[in-house]
Amino acid sequence: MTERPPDASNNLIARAYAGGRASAQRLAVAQAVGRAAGAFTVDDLTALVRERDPGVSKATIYRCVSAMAASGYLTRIGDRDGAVLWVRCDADGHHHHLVCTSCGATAHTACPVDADALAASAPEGFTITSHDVRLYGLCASCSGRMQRAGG
Amino acid sequence: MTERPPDASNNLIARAYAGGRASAQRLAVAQAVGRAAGAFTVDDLTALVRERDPGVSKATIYRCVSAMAASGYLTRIGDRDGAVLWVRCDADGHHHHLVCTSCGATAHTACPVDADALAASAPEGFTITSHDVRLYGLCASCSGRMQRAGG
DNA sequence: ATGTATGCAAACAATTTGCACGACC
DNA sequence: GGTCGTGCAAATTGTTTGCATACAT
Repeated sequence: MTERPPDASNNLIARAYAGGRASAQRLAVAQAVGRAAGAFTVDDLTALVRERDPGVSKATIYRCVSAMAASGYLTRIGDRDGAVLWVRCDADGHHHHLVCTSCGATAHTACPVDADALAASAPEGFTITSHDVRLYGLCASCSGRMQRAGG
Repeated sequence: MTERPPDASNNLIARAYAGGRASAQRLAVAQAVGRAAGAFTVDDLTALVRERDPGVSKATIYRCVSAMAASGYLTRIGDRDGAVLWVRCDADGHHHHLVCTSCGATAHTACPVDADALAASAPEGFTITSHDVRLYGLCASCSGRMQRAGG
């Protein structure tokens, strides 16, 4: 599984940008997303891109992220210090994200919202159309590290 | 020329700013918060303050909001167009907020998160320390208005 | 008297955009 | 060749901050 088909790059771009045009920069950004450990800001992503392609401008990365979000390839899962947090999310269906507050790793969870409880406590007449659940905590490895450190 | 606000005003300031110094501006901002219908941005609040006190600077309003948030008088409940959304929240205990996407009105709900479901679907080893639930929908009056309009 | 709050404007940071140029199809 | 993507820099926007002054205590 280490060998990629010759058109792998084009496939990646097609998936990430929903049929946009292929360019070296778009490929670099899409690959950087693949190398991201979990949630990332545009700044984080810029650093990842420039590890291999130092010439890509930040404006381009912003434009790539917008395109990827529009195509559903990226999902906005929160904020960190005023910057938007993104994550590559290919899971289907309604779910939410866990974010490790220590290392930024992310994971999916099923939606833990109890619809009955929600309906019961919502005020009379209020129609709930959507919800946004963000779960924070420590991933297994950070959790272990904290415990060993005496947290 | 020491003009001292009446006791009710001092009480309001004491509650809102956790013992800070009383000033006309702080009073104006705290009163504007009281007049806010639900969630508001600093811009919204500035408009409310200036309805009655046109001279209050935005920097002061930012500083007042920070102080009120630090004292627990205001709670950050989300964002709107890149600006932070605040709400006056005097409810005790763990709860969440509904926001009407049409008029900005807010309401409390009990926490609808099913802890068992959450524990069951969280990945092995991930320790969830906190969560943030934002509920969006239409309040009773906006809901009625939409229905009447045929939407 | 002393320290705190205010106003102003400049600083800041994240993000967007206008424009000329170059690349992709 | 026409269109779309890119780079650069400037513009936007929400928010913070330095500083001198006014004010509360």
